[in-house]
Amino acid sequence: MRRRYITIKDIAKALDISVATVSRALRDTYDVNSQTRQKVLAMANELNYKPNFNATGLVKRSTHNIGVIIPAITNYYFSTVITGIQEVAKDHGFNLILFLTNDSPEVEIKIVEDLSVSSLDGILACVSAHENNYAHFIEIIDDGLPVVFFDRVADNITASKVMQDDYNGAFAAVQHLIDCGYKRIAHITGPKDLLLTQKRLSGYEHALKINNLTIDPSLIIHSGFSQADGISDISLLFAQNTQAPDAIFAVNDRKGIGAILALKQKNILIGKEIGVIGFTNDPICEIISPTLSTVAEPAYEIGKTSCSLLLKHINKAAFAAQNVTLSAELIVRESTQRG
Amino acid sequence: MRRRYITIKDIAKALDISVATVSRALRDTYDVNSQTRQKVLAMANELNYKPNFNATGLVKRSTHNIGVIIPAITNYYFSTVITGIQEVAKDHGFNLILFLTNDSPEVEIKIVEDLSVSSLDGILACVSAHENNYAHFIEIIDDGLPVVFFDRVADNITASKVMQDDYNGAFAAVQHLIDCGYKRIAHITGPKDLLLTQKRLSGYEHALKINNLTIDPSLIIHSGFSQADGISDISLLFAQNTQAPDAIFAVNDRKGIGAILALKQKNILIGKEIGVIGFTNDPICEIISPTLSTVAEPAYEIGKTSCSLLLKHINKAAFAAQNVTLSAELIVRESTQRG
DNA sequence: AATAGTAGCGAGAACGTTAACGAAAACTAT
DNA sequence: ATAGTTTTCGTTAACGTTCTCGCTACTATT
Repeated sequence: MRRRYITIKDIAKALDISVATVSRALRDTYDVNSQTRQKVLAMANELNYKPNFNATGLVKRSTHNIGVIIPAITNYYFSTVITGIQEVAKDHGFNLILFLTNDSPEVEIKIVEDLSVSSLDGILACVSAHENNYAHFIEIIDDGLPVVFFDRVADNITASKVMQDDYNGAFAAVQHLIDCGYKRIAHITGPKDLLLTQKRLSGYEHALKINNLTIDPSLIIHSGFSQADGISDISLLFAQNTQAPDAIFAVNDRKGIGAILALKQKNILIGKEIGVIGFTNDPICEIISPTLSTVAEPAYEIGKTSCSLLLKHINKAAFAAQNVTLSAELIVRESTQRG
Repeated sequence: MRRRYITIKDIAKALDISVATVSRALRDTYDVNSQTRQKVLAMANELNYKPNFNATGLVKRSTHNIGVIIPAITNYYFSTVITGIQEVAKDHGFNLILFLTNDSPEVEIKIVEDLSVSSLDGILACVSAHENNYAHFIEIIDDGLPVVFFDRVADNITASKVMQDDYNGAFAAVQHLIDCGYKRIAHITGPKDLLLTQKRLSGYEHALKINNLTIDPSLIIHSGFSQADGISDISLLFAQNTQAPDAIFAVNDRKGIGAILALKQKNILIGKEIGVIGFTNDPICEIISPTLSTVAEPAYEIGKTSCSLLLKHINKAAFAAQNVTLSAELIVRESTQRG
């Protein structure tokens, strides 16, 4: 059986004072004589006292836990975001409780509905594609639980959102392809109902328009976010087009990698015959050959700002929802070099 | 301000019965009439009642949280292990609280010492290299908190441990290199005081011995686990050896990748001139060119069994510490092909 | 008919902490 | 010396559960 932990009662008894005084001394606020505070602190240290979060949580109606709901952590972007989140959470004495949806809307809904909301002070969420059915989130938000969305956000929920600059990032990527001389540029992207997808798509379309290139719907493929999706998108693209594309803008690096792998299989020279650019700046971009041009997302920063934003919501109930966009930067590598 | 949550008092009041009965009905145990239980359940559902974990945790002296202490999550192995952990934790109604040590002993010690042990039912840990100074863990174990170590474990702590079969995996890797005709095999590995390092090293040494190859200490390099460490290990290896190695056994794939990158830089033909093999089976093995031979670790399984083991400790105080070794499998790819 | 047993429920304490209130002690100003 | 302030502390009631008793009203047994 677990040993009983030291409580403030033990400290109080040892010092022959009341628990209230101990509590006050420990919290270093309120009116308490500095000498007695010293004694309390010393005794707490001696007994190796650790506060009981269940008890404080009960009375203060707050735990120091924030929930992170995320599709997966086995990829660079998500794990880096979480690292950023963890960094600021730790600095403020908050714990991270991890929930993995496995990119399944059903799992996500179940997680959110089963959530024992009373054990969380707030939530950081990166949603799965749902065809705009986010009732489960709206419910907990209405309950008053602070929620901040990041990366994949739903466009019809009023809550704080943190995203990279998807529109301008996509625009820069496509403009770069055009500058390199590519003309028939395909876009392999994610589910339609995510804001991220929409913004990158509109960045893509705008870049084409401004350069007087036509937007060909048969060059736009919506599917999932995985490397395998990238591979199958390429098959589709070459199957359904009489005139093959000469460049691929992938919604993320994993799909870009998939595209490169598929194109290599077809013995198409990447760079020279077909340009490929991704989005994220996964370290794998520098390992694959040819190295993959991309748009760097500030994943770590996104994690940090999402968490700080959430903490503001937690601390001030009236803190207004806020949209933050972090800039993304074009990184040119071999996969878009003609030479 | 947060809306007040529904409690069992509300259910009791609505049904005009006592809280004790509601509590019993909800827990579906104890003596309670099946009709009143139905009524309670119906009302709980109607009011959307969610139990308050702080309250139950207080009285039962247990939260449903397990802590995961891990160096980082931005790599395939760790994130996959966590995915496995999360899977079984979720199935048993446990939450995961994530702590990242950033591979720093100081950070790890601080995390463990600051741990509000009362808010955790158990801990899953993958330690940093410490030169056998694990007092911080020993203390919480002595306090009665169940701890299960995985992957990187300390050899002088008595607690349950879950590892891949490092010895046989390493042996298989080196035997494979020898079978391919490589003769001067270097080993670039991790910190000396980790059991993992020691076991892989002894697998390496044993394979050499059995094949009548001499163990050359100048071919064994201890450093960190990162890709950058792999790169610098190669420089070291070529700088300090008059007779260069003709094969590299890397303690993990990231160092293997680093080695490949460094060797490519030197224009040394991988496979033909020098064989390279890693350990992990990171998906990146199939993306890099040449593809990297490796020993596949059952990362997901390690996560799952670690967590199940921890749950057994949590549920039965007297459950004896146990060592579990999961087998690892040789995977041959291009980086060890002579042809 | 008397007793024992059992099913079903309620009262109240406990878990460890904080917060509202108030009281004693010490100090200040008159 | 007296009244008024502060400073410092203790009492007590919460927070939402569970758990130990014990009570009532049946049913079964003799």
